[in-house]
Amino acid sequence: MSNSKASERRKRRGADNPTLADVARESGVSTITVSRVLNSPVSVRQATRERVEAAIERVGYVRNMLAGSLASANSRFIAVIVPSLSNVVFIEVIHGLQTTFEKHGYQILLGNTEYDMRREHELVQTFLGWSSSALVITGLRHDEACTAMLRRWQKPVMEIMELGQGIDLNVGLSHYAAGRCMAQHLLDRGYRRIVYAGAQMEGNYRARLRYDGHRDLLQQYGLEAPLEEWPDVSALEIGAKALRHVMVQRSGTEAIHFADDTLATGAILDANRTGIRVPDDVAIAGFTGLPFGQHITPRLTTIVSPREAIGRIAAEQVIARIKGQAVKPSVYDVGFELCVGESA
Amino acid sequence: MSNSKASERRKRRGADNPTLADVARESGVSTITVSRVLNSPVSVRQATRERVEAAIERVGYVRNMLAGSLASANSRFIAVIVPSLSNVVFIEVIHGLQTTFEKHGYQILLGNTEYDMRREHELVQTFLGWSSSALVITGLRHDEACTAMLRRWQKPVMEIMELGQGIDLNVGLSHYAAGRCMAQHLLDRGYRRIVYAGAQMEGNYRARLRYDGHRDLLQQYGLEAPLEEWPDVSALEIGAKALRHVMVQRSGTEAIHFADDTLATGAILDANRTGIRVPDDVAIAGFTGLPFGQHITPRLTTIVSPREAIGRIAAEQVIARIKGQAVKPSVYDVGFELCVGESA
DNA sequence: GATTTGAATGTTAGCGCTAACATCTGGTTT
DNA sequence: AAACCAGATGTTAGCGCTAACATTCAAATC
Repeated sequence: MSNSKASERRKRRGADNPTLADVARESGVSTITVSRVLNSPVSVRQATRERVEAAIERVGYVRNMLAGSLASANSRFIAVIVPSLSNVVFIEVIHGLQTTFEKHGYQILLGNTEYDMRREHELVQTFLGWSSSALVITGLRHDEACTAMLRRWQKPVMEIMELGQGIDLNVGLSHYAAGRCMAQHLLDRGYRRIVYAGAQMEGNYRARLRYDGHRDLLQQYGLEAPLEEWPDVSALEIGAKALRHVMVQRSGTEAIHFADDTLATGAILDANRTGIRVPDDVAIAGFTGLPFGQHITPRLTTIVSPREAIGRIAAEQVIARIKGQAVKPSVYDVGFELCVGESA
Repeated sequence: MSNSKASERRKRRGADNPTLADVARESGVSTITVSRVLNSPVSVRQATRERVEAAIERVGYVRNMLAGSLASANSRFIAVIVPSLSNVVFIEVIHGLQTTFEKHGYQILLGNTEYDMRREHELVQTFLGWSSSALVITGLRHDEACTAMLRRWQKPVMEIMELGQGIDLNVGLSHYAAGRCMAQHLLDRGYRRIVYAGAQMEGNYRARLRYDGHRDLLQQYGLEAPLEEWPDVSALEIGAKALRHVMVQRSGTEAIHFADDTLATGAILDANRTGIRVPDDVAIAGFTGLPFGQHITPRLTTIVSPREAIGRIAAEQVIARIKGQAVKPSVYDVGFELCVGESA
């Protein structure tokens, strides 16, 4: 009596939605049977299943994912951590991840570090707190405590974009090789006075790796490899600004190797406006292979990275790991492709 | 005895992570005090708080968000449902939402309908199942059952992009007015033979609303308003294809009013390649106001919609509602701006 | 010194679900 | 007919946390 009174007093469920128990009562089975209809329908006799499904419909049951995940210690969340949402590259990767994970019934938890490692560590903590089924994170370099935490974690960790042995799984490409490849192309074309120009290079060490590849090759040829950096987020204006800066401050420059296609495209479009001839006055090269570069005149010479494929392959590998198909750490090179336009 | 044996047998917690109880024991307080340190630190004496914080650090406690959310029937998740991730517009809106919600400690659950209403309904169900604190959804038109479900739901629902009284809160702009505005501009410039061209118009009824505005105005002038549709996802190639199609099949066309900037930009870039003069041979107009349009030659005449602001304002309104500051349904018009370039 | 008060902390009972084990069918085997 | 078995369903005990109510305790008031 006093018991029931107490429990009545304590009733505080917000919307008082129907629960599994309501469906169970309605269909004359136990709660676990309803749970089975939801989670592994084949293990329930068809007649029972249909009765339960009808009851679900009738009472307007919406399953409480939090309770289920708590009880099973598994949320079907995939934590995805990227450094930026302003960069189309990550959008495409996310698209690849999302499409693939969704097919398998996983929901993405998206985190944006804004190229800040402390923020990255916080996000990792939070996402582990959601009992995520796996974590996909950009790059191979993280806060030390963060790396340690992920190593201790028992679930799949996928590091993407950059190539190399990391915490667990890896899908990416060698940015060093990509930078070197483009530098080689520029040298093959006969350019010798080449400037590398990038935006936000401190945080974006993949762009720095490309520069390293570029610089090392030029040094092998006995050439200097000047670097021009802008602190801003990469944008068309910055590319335009960089072009003007180089034309004035470094006259005699034969080619500009941009850290990404947005900058390179901004430079070409600005050149078109101001009468600078590309590649005759200055050659321009990019990196990423965004569609835009192939629609402007002259077409942009760039290196195409398979962004959506990185997302798709990463997701597939994570799913295989979750299913226990592959249990060893691995490194997957998606490669890149030199795409020669008329700009360099 | 047999009790403890039974509970031992049943131990099955995956990683066996430290829990609140471990922290409580370690710091000599009760679990609820630890919970308070995490959720409302000010309600705990400083000395106690520091002791607890040290214990958290020491045992490497990571809070279990699922358990907390289940117990409080509130997840600090914001469900966000968009029709596409390939369209930069939604990326920018998401960015605005994400930045603002994150500041207030909310995590976005992102869902992509691919312009499919059944999919939208499924996503809504799932997201309600996560005890989301609010839901942000694109557009004012949904599956009937879905609308009903959201009306019953006790938490804030924000419908964005389109303008009008919907389920609860609304932030957007009048696409009808925008289409009409651009049509007026084209008429003012003296163009009379105007084609409207869009991609994926069946699912994207906001583009259709813009066409409606365009058509209605032209009809007032006694003009026809031919419509060209492509079933593909909007892309630069489709804009190029549309331009060529119109130049051949509808020669004499003076202006093309594109449903979005991507198509319009694709058309301008193709015109540059093939020697079609814009606007002399044909004028071109867009919608959205993507940065790209302002860097090409001729600059694109378009209508700028404040995408990131929509996300920011929507998030602010939802937060105000959650905090109980504003409890009435509302409609917020973010407006748009005609941006005249040289293309039309 | 007794009483009041309010801030700090504790106790209890779930949140709604699922893992693990238990039981019950009805048919098959020996 | 007893023993066996597999498939379907049920019982129980939490998952780790927080809301609601209960208690404690030191300072303030009478």
